[in-house]
Amino acid sequence: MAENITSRAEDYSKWYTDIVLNAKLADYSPVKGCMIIRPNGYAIWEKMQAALDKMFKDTGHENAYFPIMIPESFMKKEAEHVEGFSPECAIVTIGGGKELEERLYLRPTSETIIWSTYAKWIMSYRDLPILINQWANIIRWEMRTRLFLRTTEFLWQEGHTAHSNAPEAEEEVSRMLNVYAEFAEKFIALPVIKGKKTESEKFAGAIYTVCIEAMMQDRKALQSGTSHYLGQNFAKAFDVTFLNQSGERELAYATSWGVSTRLIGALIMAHSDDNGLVLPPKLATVKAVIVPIWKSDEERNIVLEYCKKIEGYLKEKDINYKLDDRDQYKPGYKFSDWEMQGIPVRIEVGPKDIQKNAVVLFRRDTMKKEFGIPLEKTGEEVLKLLDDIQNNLFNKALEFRKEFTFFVNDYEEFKKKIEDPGGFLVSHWCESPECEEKVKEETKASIRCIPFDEELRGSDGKCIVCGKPAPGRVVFAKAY
RNA sequence: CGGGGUGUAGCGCAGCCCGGUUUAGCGCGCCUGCUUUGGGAGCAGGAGGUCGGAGGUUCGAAUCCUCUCACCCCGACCA
Repeated sequence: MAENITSRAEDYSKWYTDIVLNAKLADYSPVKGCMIIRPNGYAIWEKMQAALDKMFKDTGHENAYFPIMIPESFMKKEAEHVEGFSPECAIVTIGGGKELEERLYLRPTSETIIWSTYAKWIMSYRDLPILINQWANIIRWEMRTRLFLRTTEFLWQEGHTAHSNAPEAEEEVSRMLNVYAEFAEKFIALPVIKGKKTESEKFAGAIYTVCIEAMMQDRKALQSGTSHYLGQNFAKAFDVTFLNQSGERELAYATSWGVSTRLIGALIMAHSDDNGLVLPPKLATVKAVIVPIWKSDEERNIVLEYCKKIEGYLKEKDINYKLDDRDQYKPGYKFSDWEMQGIPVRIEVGPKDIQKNAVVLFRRDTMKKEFGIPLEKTGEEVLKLLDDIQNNLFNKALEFRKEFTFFVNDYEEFKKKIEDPGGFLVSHWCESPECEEKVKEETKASIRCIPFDEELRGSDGKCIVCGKPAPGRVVFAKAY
């Protein structure tokens, strides 16, 4: 058991923080609520960026960059938007030692600055669609912050598209939600539930919001990505009009969608254990670490020489690895060190293995060792393991979610279940804000989404709260 | 903003209640050397703090008083 990490059973919240700090993913900054993303953490983000960026490009999007400072007047143009975001904005009031004529908001999201720009770019239906994404940092002055899950400044990507008609825009909204779901499941090995947000949970300024929701190991929900249909709200606010084929002036239709470094938090909470971080191989920069074992200097030379062969087989398969030849640590120390950092596979090699012309493979997810792997098969066996780990993590997370997803029809049972064992409670809801609010107040569970999945949604029934007719089930859970 | 907690060496802490034998101590880490190395090594030597900040009480303050700052955890708000 790792000495520096609080167990999940003892204190889940502390466990999470311990993982982040001990795996060297992030550190606290001098400014409250901000975080320093360390190389280990940033490497995960770079992997996520690379995979997502490719998916965005494959769906026809281009990257651009808009400024971090937004004139106050822009922020105030869309009523719901201002109301939603104003309380959590940081505002620049002084520049060059002088009070500014107009205050500048540090972006909490970029709809306003982008749509004010689109007004200049969009004249004709021929200018549409515009499919732009940007990788950026965002400032939201949150009351309570947690490393990766909710920080004052965070990194994300935000897609902002403009379309000539509603169906096309709505198609974009669901296309990008699917991209997020695919990314979560394939790369983070995180099963997600796709669905629509309720009115009270939707994005400020949107017609509707769709999202992906995932279950963490403490059975709480984490919203992992959102895609918004903004209709003509922002086009109206920023006067973005175009002439359609019939020569009529029309307002453009908008979408926006984003995922953030919060996904790193999701990755941690979904897979890691009491020994430290567990990285899904597809998001691990270093896939394998070689730990050589020796007694004498003579042995050291022999083992390190043997390691070169191993390295050859890894390079052959294009596996990024690290050789831990540090002299000041014993093997045991190195084992736990790399386990803490979540490296998927460890290759152990000492005199005994060399005698057999073999290596020992260790997999991080199950903590199991396999002895006597023939040296020349190292590359292919590691590849196989990486694949297996990736699949295993996904399946484990999926089974866990199934185990703690309950179809509940009785409010008393609901109240009991949400406390113990917790999880996703799938129940009928009459769609009234009152019932939604009541559940929130009485149980602290919120409606995570109205699921698209038919098995979850089911058919009509009676609202779990008021008993009135309900069109289908929704997913309730306590959330981050 | 409400509740709780903490600021003493790079990290984790003790000392504070009952001011003075403390030149402020312990563990981890760090440096040097030797022995070690298949699950977080051992011994020896060494470097490193003025006790969050300001003011006050006192012959004397890490310790008592006042003010202040910061951070962490739990809630209300949120990706």
